[in-house]
Amino acid sequence: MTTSRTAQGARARARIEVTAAIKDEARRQLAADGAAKLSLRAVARELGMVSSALYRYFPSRDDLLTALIMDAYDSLGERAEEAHRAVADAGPVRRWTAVCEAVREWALAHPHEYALIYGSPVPGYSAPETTVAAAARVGRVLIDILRDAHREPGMAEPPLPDELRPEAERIEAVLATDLPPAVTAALVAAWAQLYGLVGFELFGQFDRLVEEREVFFRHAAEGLARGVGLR
Amino acid sequence: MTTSRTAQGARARARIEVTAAIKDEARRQLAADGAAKLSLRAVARELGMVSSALYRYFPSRDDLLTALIMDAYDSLGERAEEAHRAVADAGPVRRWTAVCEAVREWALAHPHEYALIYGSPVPGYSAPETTVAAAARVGRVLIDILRDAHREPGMAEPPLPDELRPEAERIEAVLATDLPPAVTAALVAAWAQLYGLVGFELFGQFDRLVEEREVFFRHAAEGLARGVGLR
DNA sequence: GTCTATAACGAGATAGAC
DNA sequence: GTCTATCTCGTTATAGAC
Repeated sequence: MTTSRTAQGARARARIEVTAAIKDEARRQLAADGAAKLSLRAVARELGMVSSALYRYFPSRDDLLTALIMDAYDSLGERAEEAHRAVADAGPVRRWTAVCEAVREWALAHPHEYALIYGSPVPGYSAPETTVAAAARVGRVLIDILRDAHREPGMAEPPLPDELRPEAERIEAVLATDLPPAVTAALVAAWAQLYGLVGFELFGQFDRLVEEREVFFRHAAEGLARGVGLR
Repeated sequence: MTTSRTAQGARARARIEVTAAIKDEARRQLAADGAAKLSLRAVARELGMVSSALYRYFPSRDDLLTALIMDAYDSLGERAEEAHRAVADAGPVRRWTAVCEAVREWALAHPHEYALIYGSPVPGYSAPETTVAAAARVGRVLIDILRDAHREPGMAEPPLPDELRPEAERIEAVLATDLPPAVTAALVAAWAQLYGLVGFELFGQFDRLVEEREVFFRHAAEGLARGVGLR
């Protein structure tokens, strides 16, 4: 207690630094070979450590993957919140598209991390519950926009057939959006559709087909905004 | 030439059989370990062949991957066409959703093949031009539906801002849809969004969130139909 | 207590000699 | 086509430095 304020601080700092170095190197390898081939040994080798030393920082390869996933969700969420803050005074459609565009831009800037969180699952890896909360961060921003818009007049309510109502109410309860179930259900669908647009561009499905991708995407995002009732 | 009519036939038949066996085993390994770890050696081992023998059928790992991708596109396309034929006399919205549902069902039945063609790219593999045509097969079905609907009155034209018009015209020219550029552009966006919905369900993003997935999906597909102008 | 290094395990891939 | 020697991997046990 008496001696160790700084010593503890130094140790903690070193630990944080090494942890960050491991994740950085792991991200580099992710980009080069994909998540399936991420190897603790290769990371250790590149860092001049021995592989067993890594286990002080990450108890297993899967834990390292989990950390990378959490970081990716966080980084994306932060970018979305930032983009939203920058247009906080604009109308709801503009705020919506700004967040969608931020998601797209983050994905284009971090394609391998995007693939890690929204691409095909990594064989043999199963994400723990803890990633779910991190994943919701972008969603919260979109919910906020809809909630604000819903307080004002002029927002349309998306259609909700009877057969979907119970499910929509359940989803609303899970997300606690404080929005009409029809809007919440439409939001979840729009959310998935947004990632379809981003994924198609990122994974090459638009090659030789869509060239003006930014304007194409913005227009599609506006369509999604209409789909959730924004005007 | 003189002796070999039947012998050639037998040889050709054997070749087809072995090729099919190789692809089947490769698909099994795809499901188990993912495309990144697909190994010609492992396939050969499982078939009781020696790895060098495989090269008589597929000159490289990438060629085997390409064959699997082509098969997957074909299988999906066939399923979509089949589903469309079954409701050929129905209204355009019903035909549209039937094809969308067929895509979803195929994806749920063949998750690893879906991941292969619409998931994250396989590191180190780049698809040859030849896969593009196969990929378009589902798209052609959707285009047919829109073209039929467009011949009748009552189809709405999606909005098309001026800044998107040149791109929409270009896309129309590439796909040769014989549809208004606004419809073609909306179709491409809807297409990407459809795969967002399917991918989210398949890759676990709907876990603990959406439970009645079939009805949820059908409703979203109807929304996509509205987006391209179908009524 | 915290870390790193050595060594080893069982499993699998790989290269080359034969 | 086969065999073997040599790699890789994730992971653990152990010992010793700070």
